[in-house]
Amino acid sequence: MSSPESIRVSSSSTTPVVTRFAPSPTGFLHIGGARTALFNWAYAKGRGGKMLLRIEDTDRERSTEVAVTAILDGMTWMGLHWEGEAVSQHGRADRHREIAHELLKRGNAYYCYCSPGELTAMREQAEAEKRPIRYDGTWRDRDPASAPPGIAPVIRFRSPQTGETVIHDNAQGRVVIPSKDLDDLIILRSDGNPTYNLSVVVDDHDMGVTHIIRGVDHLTNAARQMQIYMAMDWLVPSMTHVPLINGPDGAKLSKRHGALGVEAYREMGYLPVALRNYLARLGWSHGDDEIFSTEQLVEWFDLGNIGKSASRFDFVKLANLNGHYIRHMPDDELLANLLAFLPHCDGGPALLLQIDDEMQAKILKALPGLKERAKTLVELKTSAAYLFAKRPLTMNDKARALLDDEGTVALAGVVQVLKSAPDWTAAALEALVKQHAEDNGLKLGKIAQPLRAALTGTSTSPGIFDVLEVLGRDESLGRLGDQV
RNA sequence: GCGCCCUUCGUCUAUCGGUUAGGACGACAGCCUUUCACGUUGUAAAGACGGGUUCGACUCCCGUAGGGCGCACCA
Repeated sequence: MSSPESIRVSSSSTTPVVTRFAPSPTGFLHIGGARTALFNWAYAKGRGGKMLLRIEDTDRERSTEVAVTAILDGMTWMGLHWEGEAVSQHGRADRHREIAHELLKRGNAYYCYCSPGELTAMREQAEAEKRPIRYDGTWRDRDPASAPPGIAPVIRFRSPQTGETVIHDNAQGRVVIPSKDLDDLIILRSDGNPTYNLSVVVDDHDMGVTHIIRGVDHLTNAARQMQIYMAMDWLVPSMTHVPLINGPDGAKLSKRHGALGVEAYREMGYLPVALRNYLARLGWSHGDDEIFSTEQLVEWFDLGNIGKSASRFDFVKLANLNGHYIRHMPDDELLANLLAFLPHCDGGPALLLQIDDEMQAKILKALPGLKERAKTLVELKTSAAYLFAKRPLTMNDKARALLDDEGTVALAGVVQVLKSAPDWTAAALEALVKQHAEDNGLKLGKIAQPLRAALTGTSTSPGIFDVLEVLGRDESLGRLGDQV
């Protein structure tokens, strides 16, 4: 509709960056939304700006308070902080109405008296004739005086009919939408409530948003919204439409794959820092960098490096990253994460009850061995089970097999040696047991495995000497005695 | 149906006309080793297809195929 030069585009060089995350509260914070929020947050934070949060709750039928809470909780857990209070879009309806009428006054909008039934008929006919489905402009230039009585009109935006709207998108490049493909959208419903495209423009303008970063599913909306900005003679924010995230099979995310709320990822034992790292690398990159801190993300993140094509969600890679962060996290910090995680997982709350100061110290001591083997907090919790086990331990199948005749004999032999250990530390115990193995011509494995079985009830665990030390002399000897 | 967009190893991606097309996850193999892991070394693995433009195309243009998104008094 106008050449790029005539469009007033917000310039980030002079104004401080203001981004916003604007979810509609019709469900939880899903993974795509989480990434959008992450991008908005990282971009603002990296430019000394701020990210605002706006709840797009103009659809009163589908918006719920539960969803609002879930989204806020999800963002908090992700570590994405927004500036100030979350804005309720619905609460700003008066202002939206005001602008709708201003548009009317400016001649950029008009009353339309078509009933929903007529509109549906219009759509069906267009479909049957294989024509584009669009409002035909019946009331665009018609005298409102000829309006049928008793019909509450809607207000439609008077969209340009010729030319094109050009979106200069940071991710998508130059996108041209012909005006003929955009019909006159409803901006105010017959019940007097504003619709999305109007509300978004008014809110983004009023909130001083300089950069809009959202999913590509809004790309066409961007063109309509630009037309409203221009009709109001407002500055158009910088636009960035990021590609969508698909399921592992390439199809749209469904409940079967990852269309879960971030709280589900929390329950699966993923760390926020790992999720941030993973999500950042989905559709965005910084050379060959794969693992980077959130601080680095903030420093590096830029709109120009965002890709154009949709990406698939890969749980395996997320797990790898999560394992990396678990391994490299300081033990006390990891313990804090584990304790914070327990209330959110299966069997966690019950376990939490068993954790007193003494048990905490024990877990902390076992953590170096445990964290090498866990990709999620769930696995970490599971692998720590031997610490909580009550005597006599229940053996799993593999542990039972290890404690056959041969195993039990080996066990009895080493128990004698252990009983005489002067010093109950992993290093001392290891020297002792290795000497014992050598003396008896046994491979270490022949002794270590039965020990592991008797001590943990399983066939896999951290290094066996660490297990002995963590469990302590009395508990270790007790568990061993139960099996010989 | 109409419009807009996308297409590099299985996956996430680097490359911004000249590279042996790089990295990561995963896979496979070796090493390490008391189990499982970690770690480490190495191997296999990609420009959807067809035309152009160019001295030279993954990179630019056109077409084909496949995929995504949008087309509500939803957001």
